[in-house]
Amino acid sequence: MPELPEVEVTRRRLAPRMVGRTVQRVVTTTDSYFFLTKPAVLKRQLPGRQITDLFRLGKYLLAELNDSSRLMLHLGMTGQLFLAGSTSPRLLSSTARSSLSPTRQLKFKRDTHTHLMLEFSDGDPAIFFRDVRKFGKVLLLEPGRSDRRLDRLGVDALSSTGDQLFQASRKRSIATKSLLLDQSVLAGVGNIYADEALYLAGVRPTRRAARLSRRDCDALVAALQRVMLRSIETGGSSISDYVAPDGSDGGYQDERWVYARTKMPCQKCGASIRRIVIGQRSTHYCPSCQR
DNA sequence: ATCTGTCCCTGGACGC
DNA sequence: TGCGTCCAGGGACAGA
Repeated sequence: MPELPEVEVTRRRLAPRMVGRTVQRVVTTTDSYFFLTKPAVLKRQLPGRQITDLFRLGKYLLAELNDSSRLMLHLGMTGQLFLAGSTSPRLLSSTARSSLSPTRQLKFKRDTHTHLMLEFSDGDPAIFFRDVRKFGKVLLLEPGRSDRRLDRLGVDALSSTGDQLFQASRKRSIATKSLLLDQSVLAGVGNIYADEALYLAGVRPTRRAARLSRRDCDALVAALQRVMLRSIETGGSSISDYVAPDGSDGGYQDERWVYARTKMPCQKCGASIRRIVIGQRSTHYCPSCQR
């Protein structure tokens, strides 16, 4: 699922294809939970505006426009942002996939899950936003307007410090795993990298946050940054739906230590990786390396 | 203020 | 083969 590294890879690869372009036409599906700004408003308001920057806040992508409005995009669980012309089996429904001969890769064609398409005036490849489960979000922020989702974000996980995590953990009775997933504490951390960081820091995900030492917090933040930077380097994690903007898979899923490795041996000690549920989220850890 | 549980959505896995 | 059931999970929200 798209977390900070996947969103950052998307941003880096999309920016050169978006910044400086002027939106010409907007195509959407019908109004739904996905559209925080109604499709009709996007279609009316966006054409003619030029994208001047593409930046990231936590897991949110923000396209800055030349009238100081901003288009906020969130990939949710299954969101995919990619360029016209991309090919990937992950971009196709299972029926479309099975009708393909193995040697043939069809270029992506807009389907019922493709909720937003931006076309540009200079004929450059259009941008597609596809999201099967519709947990993603699109919101147009007019100049000077903000949104609670953004206002609530804590410090970006890549620039956070152990001391910030330590301060935020005081008097908190929740599990450390839940604290790491709290976007108002560290923005950008999701289920995969929380589990990976807890493993590398040797911290049991169930440990009450208030029982973390300053040293634990330093180790957790260092581990988070290590796995996230490495994931960005390898193009993110393609475990279920994530693809980069050109349709290519990431590589970090092949390097992960514990996430979705239930019952497989720990790569450090050989113990069997355990899966439990914390706050309705599946959580993976090594019972022997993490205390 | 903090915490927990519920809900949104759809496709894939699994059992019969 | 085909159907029903369960599960995945980011984040907003309600209620304790």
